[in-house]
Amino acid sequence: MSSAASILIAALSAKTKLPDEDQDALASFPIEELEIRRGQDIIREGDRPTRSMILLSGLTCSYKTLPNGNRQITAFQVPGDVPDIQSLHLDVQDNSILSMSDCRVGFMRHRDIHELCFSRPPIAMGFWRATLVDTAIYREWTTNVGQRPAVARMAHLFCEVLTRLMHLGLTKDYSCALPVTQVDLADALGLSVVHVNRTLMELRKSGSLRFERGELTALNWPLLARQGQFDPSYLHLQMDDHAPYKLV
Amino acid sequence: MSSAASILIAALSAKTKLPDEDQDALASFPIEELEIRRGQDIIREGDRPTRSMILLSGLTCSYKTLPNGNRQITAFQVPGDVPDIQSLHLDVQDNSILSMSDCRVGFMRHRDIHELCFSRPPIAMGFWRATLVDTAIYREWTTNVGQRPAVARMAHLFCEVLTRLMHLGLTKDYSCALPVTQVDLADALGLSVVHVNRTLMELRKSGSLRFERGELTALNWPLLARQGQFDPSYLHLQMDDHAPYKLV
DNA sequence: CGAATACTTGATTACCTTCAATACGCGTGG
DNA sequence: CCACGCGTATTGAAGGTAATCAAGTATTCG
Repeated sequence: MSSAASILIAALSAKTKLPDEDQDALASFPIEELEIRRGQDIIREGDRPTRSMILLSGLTCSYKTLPNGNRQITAFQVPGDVPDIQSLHLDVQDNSILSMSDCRVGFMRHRDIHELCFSRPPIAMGFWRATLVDTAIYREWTTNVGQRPAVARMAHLFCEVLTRLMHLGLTKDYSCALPVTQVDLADALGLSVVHVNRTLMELRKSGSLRFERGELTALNWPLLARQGQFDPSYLHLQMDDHAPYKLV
Repeated sequence: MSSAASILIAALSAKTKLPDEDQDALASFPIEELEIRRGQDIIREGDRPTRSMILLSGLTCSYKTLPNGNRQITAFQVPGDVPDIQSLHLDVQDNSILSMSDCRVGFMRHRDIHELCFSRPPIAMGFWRATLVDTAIYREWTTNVGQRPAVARMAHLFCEVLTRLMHLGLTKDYSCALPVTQVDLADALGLSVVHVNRTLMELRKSGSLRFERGELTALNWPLLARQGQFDPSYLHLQMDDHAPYKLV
């Protein structure tokens, strides 16, 4: 089985293990794999895609651009995420997807996904569930940007990314790759670059984290979580790991 | 057919008309209807619901509460919306639903929805599509709160609500019921009440709207849309109304 | 090694918050 | 009927967080 297929299966099995026959169907599901370099718009606002992508490795973000040129990053994607699954149902793309690092992505034709979902309800439910988790994350982002002051806001974002990557086995000692610039952080947090810089310094000074050259380390996780008022329940991660899934 | 059923059918038919047999299945779908008074928490963060609700009439909002007591309203719901459909897939509720007016709501058992979705893929796809539209709205909210100054932010919110209600035929001459206090607006926009008050006055003075006693009127829609940088495409409304749907 | 990109720092400004006080509307009960 | 309480709206003043403007330093990379 291709690694793309196993990542897809894992992503759709989050809650309950898929029946074997559905896993088999996914194992032979046509996915076109592609390497994408850092800094590429994989999908653009206004597009009318005929395929959806699944992130296989690396980091991407989705963002919206305002008339005045401002940019809001609305989410980060980690391996297993299907950031533009919406295009399966909604004709024109309302946001763009950008690679923050060199990435491996898989493309799945809408026609194929449609067929699969109609013939295999558990798979449709799996996709649907995944989008509902995304929605929960969006709610938290709105809350984060709307209610928390800069320090807490940034700490919260770091906690989220670290937790999601940890769940995938992509961290080591509370440390993970986070190839984003301070400009990116500013656009994700709704702050200016200058203020992001000062906020970062404050967090560093507090001893809760290290962040340099695209590497994030939580030096004091409890402190960082407190600073960000971080409660991971909105991520709806399954801790009972019936099928412990580590990405290759 | 009950009015609840027809609202549900309309909500799931947004993109493509459902096959007759699926409509029939929905027509006889068990929905328990309930009247709910203004200011009630219909669902609470932390709940583990066994049913999902569909709003039949009135206005509700979903919100999250922070440890310090702050509240962020993350969305408003209009008739036809199913704000806690996520509970079908995610065990514990990560947000609360509050009635902003007297409401009529319908409750659908998860078990029934599950069964329906497994036996009738087009219905599952309809539900799924609806959640993807919600997600698109969340993205826009994050952007709104993260990037736009107070005046634009508020104007944008008003445009969204007015547009959604207009699409349901619940407006008259650019005017609609919007039974929210300035405190509610503050919590939705991530602003203080005082500043909401001043921002409102500014909008009023500009002549773009009237807002009093829970009634919103766009006196100058083009101006209001400009003030809010409002582009309705993220709402993914179908304008081609194959089945023009007005709620009773 | 030079240009571009990313980061850092200082000074000034402004948007928005907080605190405080007043006014208004409405339902309840004396 | 009026007093009272409570939620809502309004206004003034002061303060703070974060934006903007500006300049300089590191880093990366071709």
